[in-house]
Amino acid sequence: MPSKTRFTSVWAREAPAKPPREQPSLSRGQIVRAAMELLDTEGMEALSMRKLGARLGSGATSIYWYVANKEELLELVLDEVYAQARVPDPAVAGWRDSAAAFAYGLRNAILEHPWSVALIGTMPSLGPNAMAVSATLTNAFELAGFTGMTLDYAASAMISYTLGATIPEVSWLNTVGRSSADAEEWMKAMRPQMEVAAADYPALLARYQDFEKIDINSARHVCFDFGLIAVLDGLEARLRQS
Amino acid sequence: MPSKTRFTSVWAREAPAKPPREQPSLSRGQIVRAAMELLDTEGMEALSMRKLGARLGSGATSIYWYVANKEELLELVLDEVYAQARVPDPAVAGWRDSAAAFAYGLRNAILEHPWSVALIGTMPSLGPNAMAVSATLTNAFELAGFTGMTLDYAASAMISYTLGATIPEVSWLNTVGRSSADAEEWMKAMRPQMEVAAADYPALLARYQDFEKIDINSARHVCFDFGLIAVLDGLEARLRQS
DNA sequence: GATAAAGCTCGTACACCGTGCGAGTGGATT
DNA sequence: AATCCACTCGCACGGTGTACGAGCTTTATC
Repeated sequence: MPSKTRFTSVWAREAPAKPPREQPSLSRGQIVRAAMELLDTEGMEALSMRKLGARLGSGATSIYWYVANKEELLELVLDEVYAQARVPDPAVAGWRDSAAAFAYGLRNAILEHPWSVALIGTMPSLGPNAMAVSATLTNAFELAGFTGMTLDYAASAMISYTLGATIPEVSWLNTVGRSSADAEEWMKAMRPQMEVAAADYPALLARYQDFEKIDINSARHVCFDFGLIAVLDGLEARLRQS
Repeated sequence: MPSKTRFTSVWAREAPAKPPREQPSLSRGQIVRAAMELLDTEGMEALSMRKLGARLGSGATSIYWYVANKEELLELVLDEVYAQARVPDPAVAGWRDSAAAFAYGLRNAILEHPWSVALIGTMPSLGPNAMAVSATLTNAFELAGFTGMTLDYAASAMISYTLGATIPEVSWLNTVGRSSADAEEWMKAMRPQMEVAAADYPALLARYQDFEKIDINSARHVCFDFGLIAVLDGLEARLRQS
């Protein structure tokens, strides 16, 4: 499936939707689905073309008929993550609720597919699902009363906060482990480093001790919520002043 | 340099600062510096242990005396990016200005080392420089009047927004190219896909046409600013109500 | 000064990776 | 019957990270 430009993204290369003629034994959708399963169960570094081929019961290089690159495959897979982050109709939910629902939806989609954070930093999110999500969000802000460029900036701010809050969180979870016991153990392992850092920033140590008392997993949630409310408040203020 | 836990981060493994004795021909600092140079000039996929060894004038595997893994090397390198994002003293600048300066500083550091976004999604930022940045920022918010957990949440919100705004921007720049001419060409290449997407979201098309009229590079800056102000406003509101 | 130990370098080798290429297959079209 | 086309895939190439162990050089111990 050819047609080349100097740009390296699938989305810049293909006029989508062409009519399939027969039933070949592979398909793009099937490949992408299998890749996601592999990623979900074994993580990013377990995804190789050979393993993917094996899981599909075909030769590794057969995949290249449907996909130009491994990178292109990953673009498709990433867009599928955005497909899981659908936003409720802002017309029925009200802009603030539906913006918040968007944030939770995107966050959950990413948390369910932790490997996706490695992709977000590697390739742009320009697939149809990513665009649909961002378009729905922008709709919500249009309903709120934002206009012109401000409309895009506001939507962009929401996306930014959501990604920025979720990405480091997932990176952390990926190396610490997902249970509370893991987190506790981790805090213990980090203690000496923390004490060294606290030599320069004394207040840090006190806060660190606070952290040891609370449940980190619920704090993560509260923290996300706090920032989300701040962003929404900030945007709402902007709205009233115009 | 041994000592192992089940955690895979450098920062959880080492009690830092041990006295070096002689002058061996390599050093951690030297290795990290060379790696950054290579990354800056040739990008992420050009960094291999062999190439790095060659640039250092030594064998590829010599590096493994100073660093357990390639991943560990990358952790060190990422922390060096945070070293370039120092925050002004909040006591002299006032909390709002110094939070804003933090945001610009971090953003610029990342933009100057575009490969860093691939790392942020891959490993946690727990190195001493990252911690210093976050500690200074937290100081700023303490000065602003935030207390207890809210203090951390507020700082975290700022970091989240900044990362979340910068990461996709860099991903985009990495594939589109950095000049305005590239961006224009890109917009043209994306047009057909855009029109397909606009079938579902009619408002999208109109906005796309707006985009073609403005200078994208300056819009990026304005967009970041807009969100930044919203976040700061949102946090300030939170402050007043308590 | 001799001997042992520790610190450090690096060539070799292994398993694995993405993927270009070209031969092979089976059904549809002419 | 011949041609074509959509599709599959084995092989091979040039790379990758890094385990291992043999070597060298400096320090510590007697």
